[in-house]
Amino acid sequence: MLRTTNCGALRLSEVGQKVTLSGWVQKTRNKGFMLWVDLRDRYGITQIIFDEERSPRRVFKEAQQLGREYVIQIEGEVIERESKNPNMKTGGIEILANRLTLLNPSSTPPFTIEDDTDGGEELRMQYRYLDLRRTPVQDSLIFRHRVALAVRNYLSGEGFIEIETPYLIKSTPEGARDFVVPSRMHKGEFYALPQSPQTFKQLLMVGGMDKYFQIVKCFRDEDLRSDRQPEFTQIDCELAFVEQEDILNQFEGLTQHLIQSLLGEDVGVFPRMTYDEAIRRYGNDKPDIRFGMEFTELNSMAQGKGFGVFDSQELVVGIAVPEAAEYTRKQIDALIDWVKRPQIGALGLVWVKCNADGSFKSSVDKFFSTEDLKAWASETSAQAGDLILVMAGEAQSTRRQLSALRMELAERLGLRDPKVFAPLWITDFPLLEWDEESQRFHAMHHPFTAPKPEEADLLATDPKKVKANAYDLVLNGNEIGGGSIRIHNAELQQKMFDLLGFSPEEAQAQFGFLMDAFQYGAPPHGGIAFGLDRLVAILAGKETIRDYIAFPKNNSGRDLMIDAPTAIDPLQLDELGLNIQPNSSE
RNA sequence: GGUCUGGUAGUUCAGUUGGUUAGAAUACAUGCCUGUCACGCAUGGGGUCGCGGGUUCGAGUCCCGUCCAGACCGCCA
Repeated sequence: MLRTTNCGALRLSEVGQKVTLSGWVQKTRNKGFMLWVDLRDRYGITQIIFDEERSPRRVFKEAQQLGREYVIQIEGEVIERESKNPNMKTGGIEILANRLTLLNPSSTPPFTIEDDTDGGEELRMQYRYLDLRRTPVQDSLIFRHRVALAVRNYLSGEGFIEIETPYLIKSTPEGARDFVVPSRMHKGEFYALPQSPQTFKQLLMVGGMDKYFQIVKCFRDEDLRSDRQPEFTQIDCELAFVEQEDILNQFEGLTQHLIQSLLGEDVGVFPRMTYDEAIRRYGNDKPDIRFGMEFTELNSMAQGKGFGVFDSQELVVGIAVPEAAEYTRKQIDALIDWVKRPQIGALGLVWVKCNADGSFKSSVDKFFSTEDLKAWASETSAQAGDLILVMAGEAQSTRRQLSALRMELAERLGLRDPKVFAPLWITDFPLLEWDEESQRFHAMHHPFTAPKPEEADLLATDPKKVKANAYDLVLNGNEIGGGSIRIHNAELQQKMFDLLGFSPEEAQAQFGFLMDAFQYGAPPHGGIAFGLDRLVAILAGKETIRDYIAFPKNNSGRDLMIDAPTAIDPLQLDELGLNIQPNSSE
């Protein structure tokens, strides 16, 4: 045994015990006559003391040679500290060492391995195995483990069975781009890694498994963000013989349980909002409802007053920013510049200060009377001291722009409190969305989503209007889960593929297995999938998922530690029947 | 595919209007230090200023290109 206890366990009650500890040297403090070592493992830090008088001469000498991150084993006695450190759990004691074994020396690490490291992001990713030694990173991964465990326990308790589905499957053109895997045995043919186990979990329902879940890796070859990785983990779930209501209730229960058991918070019953309402009130299908600043449409009161910028526009919409009437001209100009940045792309921003004394001052005083502005204030529920911001333009992009501004302002005003949890169901998503570029319909969720039964007739006449039995779970402005009731009828599924522009042959070639399965008594079914990485990050109060993944990829999909992806050997290519064109970009 | 920001010591950063030998903190090394815990003190080593080109008497600083990193837009059924 290399240790009898760990570096976080010992307290004053253990004084007098002989112990053996192993761990990493976090830091040494050499005072000449005595030398302290902070010895670290996953459980904590324990101070080791080497003393001119009390330690064996050779041990004391060897201890002088210890450097950061050396792996050592020490034997010694737990003693009470002469000067205690109340900031450490083990701060009352130290180990007087009488044996020191160097298990492995270490080069000087490229950054300090402490809670507050001096290392930058890139360096920490390149040496992720060193970064992982840091307490905050370990705590993040431990928290992830606890979330995953709570999910498994809860779902298992509810009668769900975890079943693995294959990673080597078939590429389909719908949706995200696939990661593709060449096959040596079938030259010129490719597997694809799953973007999600969607069709398999539906086939599990056809197979009578009734309640399925899986904590599973999914893969999408799309550009990354701070909350998006090319490989990520889903809590993937599917149930047979359910309606939308059953699924919302079941997974509201799961989410409440997670927040309750992990954070001790009772978030109560989740509010629900239709997609249309969310777009109208927040300009966004994943609104953060921890704060107000709801959208108010001002067309009727702001148009026809001679202000040309508003008059011809499809939408005039504003928000009341709480207690922002005292913004200086400079601050407001900065906001206007912010919305004009190409990422937002707004043409401008109209502002109205609702001053504390009841007067109004606006950027459009020339066009609107105080009475007009007063009406805007009343419509937007702006109080004295608030600042009304108004945008106008084509409805969809104006909502997107104002929504971005709303989130930015909330961030600046400190309204996005990571300790507050505001879950929200968004329901009644449109089934289809028209894509201008390819001039055809796309499934908003995916092609297996069922239309609302009462609207199924519209599919033939006005497909744009059809709503789906699809829903998202939004937490603090982040989509953490989404799902739908599925189509379980072969004819309806065929009709969906028609609408999406698949020929019957294409549909058969790509999804024939599913439609065949539907011929043999497929039960009504539906499900949901949660992004585990994102869920864990948000529960921990963060929005960057990288910290909750042991070995994440960087902004451009690279693993800086192992340096992947890389070119492969020509022999390997040959064996796979592949031929890489040098510089093949046209 | 696009926009923005950044790249200077092992690390995190400063570097003015283009002007002498490119600095600080930290880390590292050596020595000192009778209770440290962000220990302290002294001394020392450490630089392809991302890379390539240009302007200039002179470039870390200005211009062009390029690579890398981060954030965002497009994309993510």
